Order: sequence, then C-alpha cells, then structure tokens
Amino acid sequence: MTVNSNELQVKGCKVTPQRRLILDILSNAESHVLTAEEIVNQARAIQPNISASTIYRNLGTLTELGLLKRLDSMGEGWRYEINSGHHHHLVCLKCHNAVSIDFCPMSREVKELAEQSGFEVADHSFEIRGYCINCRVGDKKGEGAQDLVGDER
Amino acid sequence: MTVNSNELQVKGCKVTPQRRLILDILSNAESHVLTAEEIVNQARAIQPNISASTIYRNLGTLTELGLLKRLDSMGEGWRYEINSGHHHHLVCLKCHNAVSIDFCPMSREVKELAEQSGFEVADHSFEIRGYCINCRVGDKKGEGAQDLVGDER
DNA sequence: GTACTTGCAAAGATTTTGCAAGTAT
DNA sequence: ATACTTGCAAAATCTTTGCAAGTAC
Repeated sequence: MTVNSNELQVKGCKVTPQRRLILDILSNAESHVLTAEEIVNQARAIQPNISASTIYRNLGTLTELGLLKRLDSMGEGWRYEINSGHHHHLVCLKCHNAVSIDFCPMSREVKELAEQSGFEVADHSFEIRGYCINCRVGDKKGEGAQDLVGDER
Repeated sequence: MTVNSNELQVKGCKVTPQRRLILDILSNAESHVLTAEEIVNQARAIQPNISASTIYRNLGTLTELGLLKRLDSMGEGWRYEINSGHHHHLVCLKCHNAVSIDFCPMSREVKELAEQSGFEVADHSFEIRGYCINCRVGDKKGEGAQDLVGDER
C-alpha cells in the first residue's frame, strides 16, 4: 500500500518532503500500524531535524484528508495506518505488528440486534490481540525481537 | 453492579473512603463507562479535597486487582467500568453512554480463522458506536443533553 | 509572489512519582 | 503499632500552538 504524491496534490495539499516521509514510513510499515511517537522516531532516523510538531500536525491533516486512518490503541495514544478501506486487525501483543483480516463482525444480524434498542449504528471497531507466529517462537514475555525499534526502512 | 467493601478486603487492600467513593461512582454509573477525568470530577463533587493522584493511583490498583476494567477510548485516555465479566458495548457518540451487549463476535470460527496464520489469540475487543435512543431525538451534533456532566449520584 | 508549511520554543493537558503526614486494621 | 494510603507539589509525557523563516506551486 503506497500513497503517491498525486494523491496529496489531488487533496489540495502541498507535497512537502516531510509529508512524503510520513507517508513512506507508513507505506513501508505495510503490516504495521504505528504510533505518532514511532513515526517521529523513524522519521528522525532519516531526516534528523524534522520537527515533532510537523509530524503531529500532518498526521492530523492527512487523517482529515482521508489518506490515513487513526486507530485507538489500548491507551498508547493513536496508531496510524494508510487508509486502505474498512478492515480489522490481528495485533501482536509483543511486536505490535498489525495484520489486516477480512472478517468483519458487523453483519446485518448484529446491526439489527444493536438497533433493537433504538440505537443508531454509525461505526464499530473490532480487534483481535494475541501473539503472531514470529513472536510465538520465542519467549512471549521476553523483550527479545522487538521489530518496531530500529531503522525499519 | 455494586462492589461491596468485602471484595476490597478479600483482595488484600485497605478499604478507604476514597476507594469506596471511586467504586460507588462507577457502580452508580451503571451503564456508564467513565474516564479518569470524569471520575475525578464526580469524586470532587462529593469529597472536594480528594486528590487526583489518589484517584489515578487507585484506578490503576483496582484495575490490577480485577475489580475494574479498563477500556480504551478512541484517544480520550482510558475509560473505566466495574469489571462484570466479558462483554462488549454500544457507545453513544453524543452522551458517551455505554450499554453492554450480549453478542460477542469471537466465535470458534472466527478464532480458527485468526489462528490459520499461526496467530495465537489472547484477547479481543469489539465496540459499536453510534447514537443512543435519547440522543437520536435531539440534534446529534448539538451539545444539548450531556448526561455525564453534573453530580450523577 | 503568495499562501501554505516548517522548525523552534513555549504552553497545555494528562498522568505519574517522591515524600511526609495520616489512617485502616 | 505498622504497613498501606493519601495529599501535595513537582516531574514526566505527550500533544498543541504562536510565530518568524522557508518553500511549493
């Protein structure tokens, strides 16, 4: 999943190296969903004097434009991913990898069930947490092979 | 759902007025899931000189003891509720009321689907967001009948 | 050339921590 | 009596904002 610069222009926003960098980091993260902090760190590994506020501002901007999607994060602030449509995730509790799944629990039956009480359904979230195949191999509690840290590009 | 003082003692922790207050607020909230800030505010309405740090500390402690459950909150910090077993919520985007639902998307099929990739399922979350029947009546965007504010006991 | 962006530094907001005083058991 | 808790104030985080300088178009 890559976002090219055209998509930025089409949205009526200027293509700056900082914005490209953010989008590239998230694109390369592929199966990752990164926190703002992680994006700042990875961006600094490439462009050391990029400002954190620039990144925070752009994460907001790009999310509003619909290029990024914000997920909540069990209390660790927001996590961001390239917006590639509606889907849910398997999230590894050790390495924080997030891989998309096709299954969506919001069937017509479930929606109707919710609506029985007069509730108007607007949105939903679903997330499965556990341990990915890589992290199951080692010790689940260990701090071993955290693949989020490091340069990642 | 009420937590009596015995449960605190059984967990090997002292029964202080502050802890009772926190549990009472959350018990009375019934269908509410409150943020730390809301709990602080409600607590202060009753015991004005209670310290916010006491509440933060106790929310942590009570969660570790399993008396409370922490939910994440689309970026607004944690929300807390009395731990009354596994269930999911319909959350109103206007008044933030959270009502429990019985339906759980984690069927055996879904679990197996997740496990096909070698993922070990540990946990999951599911939340339906929208507008509760009370809030549908009025203007959804208005700030009108926020029933979280106020003294609530 | 001009409006939008950036970096910096400072301000905000929220949560955590150290420590002496207070309290439940 | 004593170990656990509290309140206070200070620190630590994380995120936002104001503004002058810089940049994409």
